[in-house]
Amino acid sequence: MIKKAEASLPVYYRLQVSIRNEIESGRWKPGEMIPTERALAEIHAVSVGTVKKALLNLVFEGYLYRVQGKGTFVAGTTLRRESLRYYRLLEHFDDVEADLKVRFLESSEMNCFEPVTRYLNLTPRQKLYEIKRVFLAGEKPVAYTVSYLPQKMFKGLGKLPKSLFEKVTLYKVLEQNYGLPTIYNHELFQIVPAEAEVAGNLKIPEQTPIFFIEMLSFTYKDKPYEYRQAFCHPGKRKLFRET
Amino acid sequence: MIKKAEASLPVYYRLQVSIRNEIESGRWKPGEMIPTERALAEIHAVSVGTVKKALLNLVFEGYLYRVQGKGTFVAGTTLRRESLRYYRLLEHFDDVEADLKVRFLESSEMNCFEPVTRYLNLTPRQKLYEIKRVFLAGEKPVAYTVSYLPQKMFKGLGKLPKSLFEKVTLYKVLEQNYGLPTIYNHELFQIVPAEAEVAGNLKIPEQTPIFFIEMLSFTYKDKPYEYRQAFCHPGKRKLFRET
DNA sequence: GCTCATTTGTTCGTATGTATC
DNA sequence: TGATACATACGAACAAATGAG
Repeated sequence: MIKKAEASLPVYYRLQVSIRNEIESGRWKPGEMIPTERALAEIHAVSVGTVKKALLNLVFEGYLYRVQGKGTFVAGTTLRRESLRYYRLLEHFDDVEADLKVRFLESSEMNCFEPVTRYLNLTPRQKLYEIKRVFLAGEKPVAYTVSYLPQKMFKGLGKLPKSLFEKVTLYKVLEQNYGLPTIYNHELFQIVPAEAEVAGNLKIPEQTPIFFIEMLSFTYKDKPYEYRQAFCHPGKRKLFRET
Repeated sequence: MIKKAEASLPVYYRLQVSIRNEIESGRWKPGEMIPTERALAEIHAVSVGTVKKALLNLVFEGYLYRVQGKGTFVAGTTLRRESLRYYRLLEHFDDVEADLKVRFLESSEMNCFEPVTRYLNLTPRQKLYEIKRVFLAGEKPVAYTVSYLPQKMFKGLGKLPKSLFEKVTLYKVLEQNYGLPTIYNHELFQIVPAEAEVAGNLKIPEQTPIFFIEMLSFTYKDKPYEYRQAFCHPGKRKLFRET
């Protein structure tokens, strides 16, 4: 028996939720094609127009993209740039963007610790991958980042070639190897003095005040999957954001 | 004669652009109702479905909102919170939001200066309003802001009651008194030592490293209308952002 | 380069449901 | 209650892009 509240929801909306759940459950990976409008209409016994409305809403929501003549596909990471790349480096509002290179430093396995355990919803016994990277503008290091990912979700991450991490963004690596797109993230900004490890990697004097940005990235179902600490010293340039 | 490129665009899209232009030209103010679907369909000699598609796209773009049984209305400012309020203050990701009070310090008229002239697309002879405010978390000042607005666009702004600026956000004041919604803004982050004026208003020692955030706000047609300098010292708390 | 089957995009029309005042 | 306005749902026809042969 169907509850009244459910029964009264529009058909297109129930279809939309149903397809969204299938995507979130991993039935299709990012980039894969889902059934055609006509097929979905027949399967669910509704009109093509109703299917189209459900699919277009999922496009708006960022779950799908459609290509005329080809089909409807599962979308990947919705963030337009990667985290620290998303913060463009400018001198003025009308300056041109500086582009960044990534240097992979090291990856290792370690035990969970607070506050990562809490942020990533882990048990204290689970293991973490730790990934350290430096971002360079020209030759100058502008950011040093340390990422923590649950080992359970990303088995074999430590065995991927280091060069991969310098060619594409971390988000792309995770999406293509584990089918997990990044939907949104949270950030906390602070100003802190550079400690020895950070100052060394950024090639600045110790105790220099720098940006300390904690970042928490989420995938489907609001599941957090990465906690990152970024230490940023943009030099003459400034961090740019668009709202 | 209609150009080929124009003629080949979909009907709903041309209608969408046409209505958007009318909104941007100020034909209807935020909150006002626009003609009904049926009326628009007759005026433009298209089907109701086509009108609906154009209107729903404008809803998605943030120009309109619709209420079943009432009508379609021009939307106001699209930013969910005001600038520095948009940066919530938290201690941890799972902390609760601190709420801010605004204290209006002073407003005055002044001549244009660089880089404001350039950022706001003004001529050097135009005048500016300068508005200084302090944001308080509890009793502690956490941000000191100085806004610059072109006098030409906001005639009589200096004569509005000061209390108004402490009750509603600056964006609301501008929207309700001048019909100008805020569509998006740009920000540049820096770390600077607090100078005397800033340190005094934030009640911190001079030379303390603080956030210096330059902000440029835009309304319709990508027209910049406010340049703001925000000096922020969140204390124990951190600046929070959601992407 | 062309044709054809497939798939999405556009546009029309109609009927009915639901919220507002 | 009735008039108005938006929302849902169906169906049909044609346009436009894609890819395979």
